[in-house]
Amino acid sequence: MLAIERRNRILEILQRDKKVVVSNLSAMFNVTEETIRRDLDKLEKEGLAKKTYGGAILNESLYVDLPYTVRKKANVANKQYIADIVNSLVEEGDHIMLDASSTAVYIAKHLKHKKNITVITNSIEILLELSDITGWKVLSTGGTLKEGSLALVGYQAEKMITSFHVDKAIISCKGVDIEKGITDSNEMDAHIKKLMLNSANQKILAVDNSKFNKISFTKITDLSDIDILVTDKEIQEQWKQTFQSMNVKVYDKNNSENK
Amino acid sequence: MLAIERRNRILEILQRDKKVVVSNLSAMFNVTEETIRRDLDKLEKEGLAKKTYGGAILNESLYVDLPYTVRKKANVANKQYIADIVNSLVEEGDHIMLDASSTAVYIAKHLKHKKNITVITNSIEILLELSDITGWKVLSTGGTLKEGSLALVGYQAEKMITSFHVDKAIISCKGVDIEKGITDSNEMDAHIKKLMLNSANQKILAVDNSKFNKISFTKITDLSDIDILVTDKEIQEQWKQTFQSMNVKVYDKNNSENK
DNA sequence: GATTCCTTCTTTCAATAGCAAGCATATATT
DNA sequence: AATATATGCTTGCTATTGAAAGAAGGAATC
Repeated sequence: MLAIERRNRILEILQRDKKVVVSNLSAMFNVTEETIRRDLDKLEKEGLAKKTYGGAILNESLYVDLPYTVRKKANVANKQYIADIVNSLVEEGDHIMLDASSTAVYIAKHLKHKKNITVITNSIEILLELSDITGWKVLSTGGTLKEGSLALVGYQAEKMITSFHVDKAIISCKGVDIEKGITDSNEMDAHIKKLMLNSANQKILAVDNSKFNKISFTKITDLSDIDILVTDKEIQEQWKQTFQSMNVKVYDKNNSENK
Repeated sequence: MLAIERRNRILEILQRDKKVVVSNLSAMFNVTEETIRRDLDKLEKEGLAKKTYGGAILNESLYVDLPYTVRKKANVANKQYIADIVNSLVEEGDHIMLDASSTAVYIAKHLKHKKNITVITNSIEILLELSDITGWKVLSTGGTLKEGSLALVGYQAEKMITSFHVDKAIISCKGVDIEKGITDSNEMDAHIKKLMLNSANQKILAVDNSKFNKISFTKITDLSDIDILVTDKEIQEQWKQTFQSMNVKVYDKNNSENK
């Protein structure tokens, strides 16, 4: 049995019973308790379980209440990978902006063990994720709730973003194209992202590989406008050269110093 | 059974019965009384229980904010009742403000079948609740996420609130007292609520009966400042007269036209 | 209000179970 | 073959529990 399979099975049991016991799982899967504990460590890092003496209980954060469309996640593994790299780029004490993308939610999750971070975001989901943290400063942009989403947009949000300046802005997008640059499906979101980039010293684009060579509806900014690109697979030679010529530092599968 | 499960169960019983007895719990969970006492110690350290000779009582302190998960479960039926009355007071097309209280969450839930409402709130939970609605305008105040809560507070939130004027502000509180007026456990929350009242034509206070004759830490405003009081039980004669003299309209168990 | 008796509480100790970390080995992945 | 990942084992440490003994609280009686 593969490790991943086992962890998935453990998660199923955890969701069914709301708790698991290390000794039981150890007997069930014929592995040592250490292995089980490491599994639970992983589940805890992903925010799904809460370890306790003797086992773990289901972490029913506030996610149970989230609409189905929000809970449904694509490319989780890739986003975790990206989040991990971004995590290594953020330093304790940093002031950062995070957009309302699902990638940014994973980034927020991964950053939680760091101390003393200031976050500005227009994502309700990220606020939720960070609602149990202590010692951080978490700011919401405010604004209008975009229908069918958990993103805040509009005048109030824009005003708030432009009135701050941070170390790093970390955003995601729908499409990355050499000619058309960085694009998104929605004008309001795109505008917010553009303003976040403008308000940061370091502009970080975090996108999974599926977004390359795609063009979406509205332009956020040019490729040359960003400072750092983080992605999950090794990018093609053509892209490497493009980014090099634009002075964009790339962290991809073969070129991320955190592993 | 894991220790944490036992403590969670004890907390649930405590919530339901408002008190627990060491000897009962000891028999119920098949552990020694010492273990139960240690559990109660922990709950007391977390500020959830108050140990007494022979057991413990629920800590419903007016000065401490209970963890969100706990607060959410308290007095649900009463809050539903209140939400239903408030629902009858709000008209389609209204612009309203809702504070970050658990009562307001129920009110938002009940309002959802109405059309064309504009809501301004500093509650993340209400934003979540309203994220799947169409045809409304939902505005977030923005601001700083208050630690351990789902409320936005601070300068940004205050500025946003004062820059709007609405038909109705609907707020809740921790204490209602004839002399000391309307009070809350937290200065930042209280300030937000005060500003919401100032920005509304009609000021509605929605509180369950347990809040009467209680004084909490910091004052929101005077009783005479509100226009409408909504509660779940019939209020005492003394209170009736008080409100009448202050020109506050009361909707309580016997005097709510929606039933 | 003091005395007595019984219950409950606190403190301390010991036993057990569980845990983290480091290292060595095995098993995938590339 | 090289590298990364997963697993098991050992060691020393920590959390949880129960038992015991003395302190303190509460109630009944004088």
